[in-house]
Amino acid sequence: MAKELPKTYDPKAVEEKVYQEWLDGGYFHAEVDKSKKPFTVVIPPPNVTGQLHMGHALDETFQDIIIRTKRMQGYNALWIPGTDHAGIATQIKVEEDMRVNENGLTRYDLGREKFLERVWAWKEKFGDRIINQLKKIGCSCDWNRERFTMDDGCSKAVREVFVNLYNKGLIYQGTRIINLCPSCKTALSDAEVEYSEQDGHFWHIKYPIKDSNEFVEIATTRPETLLGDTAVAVNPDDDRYKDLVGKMLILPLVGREIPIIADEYVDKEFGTGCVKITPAHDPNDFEVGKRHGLAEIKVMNDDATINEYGGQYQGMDRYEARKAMVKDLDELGLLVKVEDHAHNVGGCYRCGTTVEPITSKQWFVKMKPLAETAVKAVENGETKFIPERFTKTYMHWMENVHDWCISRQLWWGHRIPAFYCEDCGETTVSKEDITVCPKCGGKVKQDEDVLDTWFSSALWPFSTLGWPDKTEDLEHFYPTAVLVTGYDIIFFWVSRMIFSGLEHMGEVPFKDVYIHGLVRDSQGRKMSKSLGNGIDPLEIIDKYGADALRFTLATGNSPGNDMRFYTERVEASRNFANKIWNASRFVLMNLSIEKCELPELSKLEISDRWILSRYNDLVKEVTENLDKYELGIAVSKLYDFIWDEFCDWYIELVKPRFFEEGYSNVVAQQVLVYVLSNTLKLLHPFMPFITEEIWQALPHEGKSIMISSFPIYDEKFKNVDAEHDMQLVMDAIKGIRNIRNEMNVPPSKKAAVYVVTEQTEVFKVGTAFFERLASASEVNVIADKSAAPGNAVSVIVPSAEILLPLDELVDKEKELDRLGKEQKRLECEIKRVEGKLSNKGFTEKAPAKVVEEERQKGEKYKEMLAAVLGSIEKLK
RNA sequence: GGGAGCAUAGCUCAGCUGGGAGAGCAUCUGCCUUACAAGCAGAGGGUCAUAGGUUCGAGCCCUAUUGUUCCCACCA
Repeated sequence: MAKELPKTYDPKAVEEKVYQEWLDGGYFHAEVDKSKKPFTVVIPPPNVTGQLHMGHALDETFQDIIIRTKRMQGYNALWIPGTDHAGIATQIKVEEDMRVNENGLTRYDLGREKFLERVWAWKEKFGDRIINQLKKIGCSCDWNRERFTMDDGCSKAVREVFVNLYNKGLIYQGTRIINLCPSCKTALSDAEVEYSEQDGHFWHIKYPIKDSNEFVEIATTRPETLLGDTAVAVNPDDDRYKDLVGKMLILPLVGREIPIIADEYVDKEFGTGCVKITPAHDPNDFEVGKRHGLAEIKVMNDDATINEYGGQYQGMDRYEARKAMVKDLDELGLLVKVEDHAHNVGGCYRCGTTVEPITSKQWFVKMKPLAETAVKAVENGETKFIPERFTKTYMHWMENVHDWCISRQLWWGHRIPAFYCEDCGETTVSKEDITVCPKCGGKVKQDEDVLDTWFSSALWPFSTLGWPDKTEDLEHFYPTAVLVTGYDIIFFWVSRMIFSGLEHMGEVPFKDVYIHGLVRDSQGRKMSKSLGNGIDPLEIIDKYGADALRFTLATGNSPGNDMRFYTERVEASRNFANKIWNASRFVLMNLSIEKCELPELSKLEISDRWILSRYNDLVKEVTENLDKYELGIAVSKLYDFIWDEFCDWYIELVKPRFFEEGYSNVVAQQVLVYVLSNTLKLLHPFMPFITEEIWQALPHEGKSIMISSFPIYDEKFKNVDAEHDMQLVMDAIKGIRNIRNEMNVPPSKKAAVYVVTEQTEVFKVGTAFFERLASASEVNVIADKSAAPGNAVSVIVPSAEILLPLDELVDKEKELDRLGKEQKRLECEIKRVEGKLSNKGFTEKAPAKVVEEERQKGEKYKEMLAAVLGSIEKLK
């Protein structure tokens, strides 16, 4: 077996096979098991027509690390996968596809029903793509439970929620200012508008005062909305305009008479102090209009062209109209000036088109009561954000949230279950489709609109478990344990899940929210299609393997912070995988044992006791880090242990035994296998494929590492003495290597080593180590320095002085110089320690342990200094 | 206008409850040593943004400043 392992790890030969074995074994599947504690994670459902990008890879990797750990720790671990129908995004995509590939065919040409057939066909075609990509990165989701936000169950949940909220008065229909995307031709919620600063203009326009030659001057950034003006407002305390309040103005270009009103909303200091009021096209003006009973004149259609209220401008696009109107105003002498003005402009989060605030009849969720309970739940700690600072972000949003516009003028989505009677005009909201008005028996027509995509995503943590039915799954697996997602969708999704869970389940949907940052490119820019700087995770997997990708994403990452991604990091990860692979090859090479078990502890050598103690520490630390979601710290500890301690030290320490006894040393084999296979278990959540492949090759019990039990800290392995003694030996070896390197002694030139020490028994145990690891030809551990050769290089290490008789290489001057430096360094250290110890504040207030440690350091340095001085003396 | 993050080695970043500054990559030196050259053994490199403060002790806590990134907000 062992000999068959190739010299470099080939992920391609392993990943697909291993994943299939997991699937065949059914290890991802979780049935309700009441004997175990549930641990549930729901995947943030990717867009059904989307492709896996690096952000998904990061998100999914974290979830998989968590769920795999919990599964191994004996929880009833369930990870529910699925996809989101992504209303606008998907519809746009299909429409675009038709436009490009079918001669500009539009959805209107097809009609609603036929168009939806197209979208479903599209969904069938591409829906599996992202799921297969998730499998490639190793996700251990329960694929039997894959869900879709528009499947029957989720749709049922959506209707149930809509009707419940409607009956409670928490969903209502009303005409209010909403954000219209003229390109997507739909209303958007506030959260779906992204503001960006753009260079615009301030147009100063004169509005003539009726029956006078005077004017008032207003300034606007959107002159085209003038068509819908129904007043001009000034501040009631503004002395400049006090006398004008109540007078009428003649609206330029339109000729309509509009009043000058006084309203606190106007800032005296800003602009001219006069504000045109367009209640139908500005949220503030809308409020002002309500206060003053002004008419709302909507001057635009749903595609932002000017409508019949726009007079001669009817039919023009809003920007065309703007141009034309500015020109006309100028010709009339009413345009005072045009200033440059940078201001925030809202854009559609899907297509980027500048949104148009406009009054429209839409469906809304009344947020206040829902937000109040959602705030309380987080305040009480029922749901915790990691890192904590996002609590504030969430709270601020919840406390200031406006009603949520949930209707969308799209076809792809959950159709709003409201039915309008053509006879009596009554609105009926119903869980079931109806054709007849329950009031008058007249014919009803269903609302044409669909719901915001996020309306169904908000229900995801319980709709996926069977709600509104009272299922066993729901009973057992809800609430979920942790939600893993990026900070960019806290408002869209996290907060809405929280109030939805509380409202419909009476309980928060998840206990923890683990928030991670964005994956950026090597220059720190957001990865985006338009920049073309995105790195395809699948290409990375293809080139370096899924484990390397996962390791890269987990390493050096702390909660909530963005990370940069570049291939050098993946190479380092790939190298690590290769390192593990080769260490395993060494272990497997001449393996004769057939069971993974340790000998009696008394049979262990010092290096065995050392590595077991270090391994045991690792178990404790990694477990603690994982519990605290410190995935980056956990994984770097694993890296250090495996590379430095296990590979660079322990394997090398074992070799003398193998070489002398022809690999038959059973104790060494047992320790190697034990530490390796248990370390693989610790690493498995991070690098599932390679750990499985190697674990299978090692002596093991059970069918798969992924369902084996996670290592547990065991006090019996803790061995302070072994750690201490081995440290002395390793320091000595490092000291010798160091000096040999400094003196350019090639490894091929072996030299005798004299270890002068009081702790002869400790160093005697390390004799073989010196030979192999420090190029020693012979090792003499002696207590009496006089027994050592005179002309030698000396290395002072803790608890020992090491003499290397390298006669021909010894340059007395250089040697004195080197020792002098060492003397100075030690004197410095001693001074520092003594300074500390003579400080009463320190000795009295610092913990006893810290003081004692300092004292010991002092002793050690003094001892070393004495040795250095002795050597100097001798040289002279 | 509010709020948050970040500022640590040439680069990218860790540093968990305050107890002598770390990793990867890059650079330099020497090694194909029977697991691994995707490797091994060494080396150099940091006033932890600045200024104060708390403390016996600060990269870490507090205050202010500078630079930078992001989020939120209806100033026309």
